[in-house]
Amino acid sequence: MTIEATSRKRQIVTEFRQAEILTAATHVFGSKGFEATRMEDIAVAAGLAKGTLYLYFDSKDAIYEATVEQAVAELSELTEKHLSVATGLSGQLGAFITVRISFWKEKQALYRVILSMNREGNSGHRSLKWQQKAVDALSALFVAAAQRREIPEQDFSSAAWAILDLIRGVNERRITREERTPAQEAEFLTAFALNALRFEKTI
Amino acid sequence: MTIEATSRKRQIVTEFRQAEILTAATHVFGSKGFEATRMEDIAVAAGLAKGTLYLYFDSKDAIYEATVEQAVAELSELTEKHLSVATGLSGQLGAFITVRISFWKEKQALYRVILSMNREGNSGHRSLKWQQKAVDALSALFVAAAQRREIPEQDFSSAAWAILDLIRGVNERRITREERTPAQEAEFLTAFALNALRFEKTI
Amino acid sequence: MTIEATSRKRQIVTEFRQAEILTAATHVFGSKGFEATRMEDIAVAAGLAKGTLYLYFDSKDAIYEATVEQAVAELSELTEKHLSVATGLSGQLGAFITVRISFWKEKQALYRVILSMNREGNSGHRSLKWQQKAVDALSALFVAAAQRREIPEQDFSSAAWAILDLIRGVNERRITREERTPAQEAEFLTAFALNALRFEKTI
Amino acid sequence: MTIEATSRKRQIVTEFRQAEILTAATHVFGSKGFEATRMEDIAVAAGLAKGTLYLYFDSKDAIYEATVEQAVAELSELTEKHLSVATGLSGQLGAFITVRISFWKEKQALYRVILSMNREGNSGHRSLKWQQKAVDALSALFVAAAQRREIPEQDFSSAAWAILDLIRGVNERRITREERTPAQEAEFLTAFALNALRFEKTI
DNA sequence: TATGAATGAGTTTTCATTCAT
DNA sequence: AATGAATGAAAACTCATTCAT
Repeated sequence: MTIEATSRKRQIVTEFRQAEILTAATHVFGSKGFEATRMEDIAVAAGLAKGTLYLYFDSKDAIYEATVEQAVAELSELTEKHLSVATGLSGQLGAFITVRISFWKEKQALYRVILSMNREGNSGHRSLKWQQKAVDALSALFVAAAQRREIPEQDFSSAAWAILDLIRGVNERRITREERTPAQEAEFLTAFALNALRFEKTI
Repeated sequence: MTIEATSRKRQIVTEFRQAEILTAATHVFGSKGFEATRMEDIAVAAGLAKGTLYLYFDSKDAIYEATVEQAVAELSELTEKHLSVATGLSGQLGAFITVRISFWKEKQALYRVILSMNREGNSGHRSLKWQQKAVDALSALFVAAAQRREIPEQDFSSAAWAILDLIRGVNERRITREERTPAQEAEFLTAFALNALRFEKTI
Repeated sequence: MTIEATSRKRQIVTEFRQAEILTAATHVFGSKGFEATRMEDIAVAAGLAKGTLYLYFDSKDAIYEATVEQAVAELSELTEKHLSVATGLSGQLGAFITVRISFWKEKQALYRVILSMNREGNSGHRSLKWQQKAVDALSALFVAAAQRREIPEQDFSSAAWAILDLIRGVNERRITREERTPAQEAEFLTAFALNALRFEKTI
Repeated sequence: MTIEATSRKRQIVTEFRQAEILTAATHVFGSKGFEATRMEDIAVAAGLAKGTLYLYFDSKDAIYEATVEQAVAELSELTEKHLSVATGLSGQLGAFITVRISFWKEKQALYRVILSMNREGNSGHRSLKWQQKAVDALSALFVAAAQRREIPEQDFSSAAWAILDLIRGVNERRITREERTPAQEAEFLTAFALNALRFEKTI
């Protein structure tokens, strides 16, 4: 085997191990929170020894960061996929919301990791950053819809943030009490948001 | 001085110290979160020695609980006061939202304490509980408005939660970037919410 | 009032307070041991404030020492009184043992203070010192008895220590289980010791 | 190496470390007492870091309990061994006493650990319990001797306790002043005790 | 003189990280 | 590469002692 092939193989093994660790970490962080999670917990969940974690990540913090990053990336990809097959503001907004609610249903642990990202004074700083991508995507939908005269011109950025807030709230409550199906939640939210978007603001 | 007077005085001093400690704790918890906050931090912020904290509270947890309780109580009281002088759904919803945005502007630290209540796997269990009060208050406003034919019958509870989510989102973003005045934020949110409420849900 | 009279009065008050504190301390040390006893406990038992203790004693250690000293003094005085009215080795040894068993029955707390004197590596050092007085007293009895031909010449010092050990053991067991009266215990022990003393040592 | 072999090896290493810690703890507890002993002290004495102790024992209390248990077990075993080769009351009582005095000579620290067992209001409760075994053993010797007519019938239990008290006293004094050899002490004590046992009680 | 609030050194225990095997 | 025993820096909490009132 050539040197490059060996090195390539090693890289693949490394990435595989990292992914395994992240999967384990996602569950542990998700169920216990960052502070309460012990390296030992992650190691056991990953079927490795404590020390081995340090061969693949520099620190507990690094694992945490990677865990969040992975969660965010997964969601982005999924969103893009679903949006590409939806048409009309109603359809696209519905898809956007549905993806986010269904995704969390399957990955509550991951969701809680992201929620807990606000830990330590850093608060929303990083959190805001990754949400900005979603806001931009939503805003783009709105602009297109406005051009199609589906909704009036308005402060699309604020509206986008507002919709993300609505989704987050629904997801959070679903963690402890799950009264409706994701579809029902998505339907309510889509209607609520569409109404708010469709009409000229008047108080 | 009589015995009662002495004991009364002592009680007042105790309450004063407790309040001082809570104020300090609110800022520290608010900026660092529960786990990252050290008793020493609170003591320094309160201008006291570590050991003194234990004369007024049993544990770090006890201080935290009291801090949250105080924040919640303060907000409840303020809300009630403002709602009592507002009329019409528009006015009342506006008052509700305005209070919550203005309050947080002045008490960001306190707000973050409440947000961080989700700490450790408990996952918002308690958080949801105290928000229920706000949901009930909002729902009552909606029911009255529906009787006055200002808005159609709908799922008021979900709508109330949705509005709380919107407020929370705005407040959270205000922590790191403050682009508009509380009045502007409140105005946007009130209009957004009113539109969503006013019209029959249709997709 | 003259200055001396005032000062004399003050001294009496001081001694009275010290005695009060020692009485309280005896009970607390006796029931909780040295380490587990808090200055606050002693203060409460004495009906004083914590800080006041320091007006009469330099430290917790000082209170402890004084407590032990008082206990020892009380026992010495009582022993002397009873020995003065007993005659013959049998009577005197009986009196010596009886005093020690009865005394402890009434002052278990104090007894446990003395027992716990061994605390910290100092171990028996101080303990041995105050017991030496008792050994000397017993040895004197033995010498006199030997001169009266009641018992043979032997190692009186060792015998005296042995008898103190026997008394201590009985008293210790009486703390947790009290199966016989002090008189019964004293009778057994006196007979046991007399037999041991009366006969020529032979193995 | 097979898995079982590895696990077996690990167990041995663990037991070795535990023994090392107990040895260190025995000396520290023996010379400073329970309360005054710091985990740091034990760690240093064992040539380990503080944290390492917690890999082998759950708490300071757990170490203490194990230390006492070990001391008691060691003494029991030794006593049994020596008694099995002695004959006659004189020989057996002599062996019993000699073992206890020689043992302590070599293991003063351990002895003081057992003595300190009375710590904290527990007041010898546990202490009495383990001594009961020794009392039973002695009583059995006495019963056999009485059947052989070596000594008269009497309260063997009380006599056994008395002899244990005598041994303890001698050992205690040997800690601070060592005037005679263990053999001399044992000889005196055996004779003293035999005399006391041999003759009908009369005052 | 008496008080008790305030202090902070000292204690046990936890756990991220290192490193010899 | 993998391990897990060892480490030691924190952290929460206690309590003898001080000192302003």
